Amino acid sequence: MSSQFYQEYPKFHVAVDCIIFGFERGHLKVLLQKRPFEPHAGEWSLMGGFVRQDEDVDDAAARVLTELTGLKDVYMKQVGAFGSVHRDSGDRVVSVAYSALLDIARVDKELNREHSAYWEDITLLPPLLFDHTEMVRQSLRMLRESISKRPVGFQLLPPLFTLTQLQMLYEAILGESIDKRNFRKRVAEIPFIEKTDEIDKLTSRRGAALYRFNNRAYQRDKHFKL
Amino acid sequence: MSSQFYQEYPKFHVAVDCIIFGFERGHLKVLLQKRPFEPHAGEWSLMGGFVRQDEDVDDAAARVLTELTGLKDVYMKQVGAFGSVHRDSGDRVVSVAYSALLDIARVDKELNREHSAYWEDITLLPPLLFDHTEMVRQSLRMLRESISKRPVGFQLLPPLFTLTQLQMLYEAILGESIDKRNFRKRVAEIPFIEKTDEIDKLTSRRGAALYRFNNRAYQRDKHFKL
DNA sequence: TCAAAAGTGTTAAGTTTACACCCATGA
DNA sequence: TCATGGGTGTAAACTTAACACTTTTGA
Repeated sequence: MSSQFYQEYPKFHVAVDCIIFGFERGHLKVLLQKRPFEPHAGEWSLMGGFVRQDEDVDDAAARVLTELTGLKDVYMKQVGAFGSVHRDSGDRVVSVAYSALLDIARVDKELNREHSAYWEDITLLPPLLFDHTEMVRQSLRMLRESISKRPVGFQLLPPLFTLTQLQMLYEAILGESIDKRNFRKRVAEIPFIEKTDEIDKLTSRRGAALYRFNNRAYQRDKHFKL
Repeated sequence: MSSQFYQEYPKFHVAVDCIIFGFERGHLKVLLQKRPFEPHAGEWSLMGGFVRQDEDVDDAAARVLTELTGLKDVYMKQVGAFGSVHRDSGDRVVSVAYSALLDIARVDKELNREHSAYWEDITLLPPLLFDHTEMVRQSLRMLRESISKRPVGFQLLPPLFTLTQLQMLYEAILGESIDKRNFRKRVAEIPFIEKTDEIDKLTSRRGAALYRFNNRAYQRDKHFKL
């Protein structure tokens, strides 16, 4: 099995943990799980899993995400490796954290229930298992940095969205309020945020124009600043 | 030995690889090694090593750095985990990359020689082993992002430096030239970059004022933009 | 008819960029 | 005395921030 090289060196369990972000009614949320196995069964934790023998670490993260949400091809980004000796009280485990951004409406609620997973507001997180709080903290920091520089926010919205939704998303992620007119002025200058002729009538009597993120147009010209 | 939990899951070699940056005569450089063991002995690679049984992954990176340079307490930052199944042809290895910034004058040249390590200009890198080129690429991207937002550049300079040296450092990292007057105007507004009354007479006839990064002052007010 | 969310421009303040010459010194 | 790198200020262009009222419509 194992190659002739490196035999003298120790081996470790390698796990992945997913920080899964969603956005609902103006709030940024994270999908948390009541841990389904020992040790520490029943505590709040991120959804994780062990990397398999012939599986890329990135693929393991995607697999775990799919197990919990039913979704494939979700936007994921590595947050980093967590490798303190005693970070997991079950055994030595090196874990690689990944953050995922998805449209909360698309997740399979049945699968969530089967895994005892619940959406929690990012501002109201309970204490989490091991170093999972630090993982969330770090991925939120990364999300805040990327949101204004790259058009990742759209991953958290449905395909059609109103400008108010988009603004609330930015406010929830950045944790500060934004001037409506300045925000809309900036959006108007971004060629790949396109106004459609659909109208959303659910959130206001008057109705709000629905917009779309055009990825083709973005690929042509990636210039972006919001 | 191994705990009762997680026994059924596979284990992997875990390694660290160091992207060690230095700055010399206007050039940003990386410390590369002729790989001293099989497989692929003699190829250009980053300095790396396997994580030990009772060692934090972060500590393993610091140890490897110390082995190669003789330096402790060097600025290091995790770049990320690299976990493709076949990334290392010797065996399955998950590697965590770390970048280090240090004052090239302080490294132990004898240790470098013992490890067949050489400083290479970042713009003139040879092809590297496995995914090491990607590791360098990624850490350079991170360095470019952080250099203008946080005062990390000083880690690459001696304790006293001239403004021309500082500017050349920024130019080497960002890969673009900067207007001298605008650069100095900005530096002048940063309270923790302090002019000393020392003069450097080595690089010019006239002599240039030497400056110092005051970490105390930085801790008091971390506001920074260069 | 009124409550609730959508939509819309202008001005002042601040930031960034472009640009060229004199200074001090050692060889 | 001259070649070399050190040091200095201003004005125009651009970007950001602050700010309040009108529109539409369903209940």
